[in-house]
Amino acid sequence: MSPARPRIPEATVARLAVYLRVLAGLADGGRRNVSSGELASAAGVNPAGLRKDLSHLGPCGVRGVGYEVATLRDRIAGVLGVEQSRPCVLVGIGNLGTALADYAGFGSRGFRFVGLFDAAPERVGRRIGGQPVRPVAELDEVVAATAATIGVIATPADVAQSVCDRLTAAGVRSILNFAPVALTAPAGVDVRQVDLSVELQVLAFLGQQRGAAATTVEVTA
Amino acid sequence: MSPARPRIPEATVARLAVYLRVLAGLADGGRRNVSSGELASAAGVNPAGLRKDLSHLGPCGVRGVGYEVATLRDRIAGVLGVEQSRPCVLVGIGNLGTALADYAGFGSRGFRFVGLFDAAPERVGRRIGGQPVRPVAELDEVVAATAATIGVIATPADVAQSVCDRLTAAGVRSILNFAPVALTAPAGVDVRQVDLSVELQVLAFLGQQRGAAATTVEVTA
DNA sequence: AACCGCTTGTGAACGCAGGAACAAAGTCGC
DNA sequence: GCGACTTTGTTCCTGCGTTCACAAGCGGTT
Repeated sequence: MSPARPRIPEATVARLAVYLRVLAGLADGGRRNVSSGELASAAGVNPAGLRKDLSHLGPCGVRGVGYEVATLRDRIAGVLGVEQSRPCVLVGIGNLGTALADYAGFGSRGFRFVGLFDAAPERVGRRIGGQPVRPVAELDEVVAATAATIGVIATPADVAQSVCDRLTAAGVRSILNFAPVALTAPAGVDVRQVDLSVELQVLAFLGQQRGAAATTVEVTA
Repeated sequence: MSPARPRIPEATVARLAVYLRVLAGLADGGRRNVSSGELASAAGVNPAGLRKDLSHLGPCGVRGVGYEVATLRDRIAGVLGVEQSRPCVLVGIGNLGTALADYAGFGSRGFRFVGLFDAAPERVGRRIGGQPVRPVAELDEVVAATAATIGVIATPADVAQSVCDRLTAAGVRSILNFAPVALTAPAGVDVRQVDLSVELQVLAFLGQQRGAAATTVEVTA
């Protein structure tokens, strides 16, 4: 059977997605091959780390030359499963939800929104990126009809858990949550949390620490 | 001077922000004290890890009882610097930028947008959350006048680097970047990258891996 | 006043990610 | 054809984060 199942670490998968985007840009620019150093610089990572990440895919470069852009791009795309189109549903069509629905980058990465849902009647019926906004009552029906396995939650925090429950009940197995609450989901369902304000908070703390350190130096000097 | 500078790890800081949000919710609900187990469950982390995170703040709980909600909340808020108002500027008022400018959660966390900027003339002049959208030409002026040290980039990828350059030149020291490009900034400037499509890609990969594993079991059985 | 149960805080071990250094391999020049 | 240079792929190592497990401490009870 499959002789080796390497089990690529999650951190590497995240970086592979970044490499893929950089490689796509290089390929569009007509570039034919690239070295690990240059690719690492464009992706903002260490060259050695990049080579280690790529080693999980097996040998895919030529020593003394570098990597062939198109080949490497296709190899990563294959591992990440970009070639297959993944049906996704998106719940909560506020500003953030609209931004996600409109984002062109998803389409080229294998994601296809097959349903946009919102609870507010005034939003239902609007069209965003060619898709109509539907009432949440149709959620189960659409998930069943389209076999969507990925759900994105961009609702206010207070309804996120109930939306999560409905998504998992309808058969969604992977959930990306932008609402600032920790969701509980049944086993076998992956939940990833993205908290925009936490990112800002960490950034502010680092800046504050840096400022405090500078003050300390000044005082101790 | 300061006898101990504990140097809180970055991963802990991110979780502290989550605890702070949970504690604020509990306090609003009239809750007076809470145990590490319950708080960890609400935050979606391990209880032992939570206690270790909190240990960086010094002892702040009572053994046998738990943590006093209001006290712990204020302690964390003090460490994260939430009490002080931090002026921020936001560049790129598309759907994502509008969502960020509108998000009420930032204000209660010590962040205050003092400038919204966009290059598109049709967006300039609109008011979002009480702030007018200004042309990017005024960026340096506003940063100087408000002493903003945090900049948020929500522009398309192709202009993100030039916006970053202008922000750093104007004196911004911390940058949160939502554009899907790796930014290069001078030393002393912190850049944090949030890539929405990468999160979705990782989620899809994990789901694909899980599906493949199930198939393998089936085949080998 | 002493005991018991509960919860915090900390110490140690484990596993993982990141970085540097080195060997293998292929190409270009002579 | 051979040598030197370049770049990959791998190995080792260091440090960090996470988890488990236990000792310390406080409140309630008898």
